[in-house]
Amino acid sequence: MTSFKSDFLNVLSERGFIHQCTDAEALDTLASAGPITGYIGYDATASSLHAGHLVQIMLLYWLQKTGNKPIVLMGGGTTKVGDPTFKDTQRPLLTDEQIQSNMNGIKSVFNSFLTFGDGATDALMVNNDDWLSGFGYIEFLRTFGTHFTINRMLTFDSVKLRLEREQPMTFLEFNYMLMQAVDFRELNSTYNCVLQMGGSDQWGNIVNGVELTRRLNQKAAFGLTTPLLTTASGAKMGKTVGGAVWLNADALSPYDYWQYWRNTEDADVGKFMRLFTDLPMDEIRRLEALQGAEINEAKKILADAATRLVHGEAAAATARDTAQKAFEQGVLSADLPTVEVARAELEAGIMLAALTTKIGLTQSNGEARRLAQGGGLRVNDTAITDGNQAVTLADLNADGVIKVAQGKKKIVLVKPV
RNA sequence: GGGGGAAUGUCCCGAGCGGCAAAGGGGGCGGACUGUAAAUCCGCUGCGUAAGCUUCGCAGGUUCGAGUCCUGCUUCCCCCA
Repeated sequence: MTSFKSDFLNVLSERGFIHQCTDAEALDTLASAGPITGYIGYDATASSLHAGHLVQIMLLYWLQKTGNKPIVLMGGGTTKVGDPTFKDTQRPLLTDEQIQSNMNGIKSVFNSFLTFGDGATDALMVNNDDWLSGFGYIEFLRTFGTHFTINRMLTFDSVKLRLEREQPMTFLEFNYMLMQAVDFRELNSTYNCVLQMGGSDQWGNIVNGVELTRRLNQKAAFGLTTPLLTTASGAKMGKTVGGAVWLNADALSPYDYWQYWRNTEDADVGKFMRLFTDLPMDEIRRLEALQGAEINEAKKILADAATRLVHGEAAAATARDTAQKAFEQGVLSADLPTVEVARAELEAGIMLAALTTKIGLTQSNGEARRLAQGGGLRVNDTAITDGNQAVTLADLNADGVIKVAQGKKKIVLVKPV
């Protein structure tokens, strides 16, 4: 495993980050000789990144940890076009305002992982809109278009699959590849950036960038991708009850984030600890070897470590404590998600189904009733099978709240105000 | 420009004689079993307390009645030019 000379590639390799690399040996030599600069691009398609982006963020994290300079490329320009890679249909185009606001939401996450600044290995954040939007059409075509052949572009899986499935690909989307390649070349010229990383689906796009950079700048350039991540049972990573596992606290609370990792399948514990935490390898090897129920301890440590990286030490501790009280001691913690409901409404008595819908546990009264019928709704730990039953102030417990649970893991405290 | 085909349950795939709230999957959620795991088994998966209401690309029409037939439109695919 430890066949590399550079710390950077050794860490990536033993932790399982490497799927493909354009020239691992040469990159290794370069990285062992001194700090290198690498980047990853993020398009602003949502207001927060999610767990699916985490592997790539960790890549930047380790790049910096091992003494190199990471660049976070915000895709302000490329988002205007939309990445067609491995998508069946074109995404709706976002307005400039949406893109800007999404970028603002995304930026903050990186502060938890990287140290930004002007030093040699300090992280940098740039926006490709700064150079991409400035090009004139003909200028762009003459400068870069001449280096790409349609023949070649059509052979990339990302494009080929779309065509094979007889789905349309617009000329706009077709150009995404070029823009991403231009990014790499631009960063190489400006910051001497020699490495682009990304998920395995980005391989084609990355290779284009590597080639364009070599050709136009006559400099070494490398690409490296991470494996496509699925859970041991084959599900795609990053989905949970409420939707995606967002990294921003306002999109998904640290408690829910902690829970996501706590619920990891046994078979994934080791893999996830390698990829999503900075726990030392010795520790990981010890933890993943735990058998049976003991592996739950490992899952807690995984959840702690993963949450700490994103939300900080304090939030991780609180989440852990809250979960421990709720699941292991059966005690309520005031830190559980709490929703305030007008006291008058409870005084009058509110239908359980209406209540769960109001506090966001269910989407409609009908859904709530069906859930209740199946035994999936609990008020103060008692299953209520009739969704029409009224919830009133009489249901307040000693702490002055009503504990409403959907299933075993989604718990909300209702507080009268 | 000509010809042929496609669009189905606000997650996806996908059946659908003129009587359909619409087969079957997948996914998701809930229950049982467990260890807040996996596997397995069971249930639910348009809205409404209900009467009922609203769904099959869009707009009209035929019919007691249309996802299903007719007309126009939109979008997409394929073939010919």
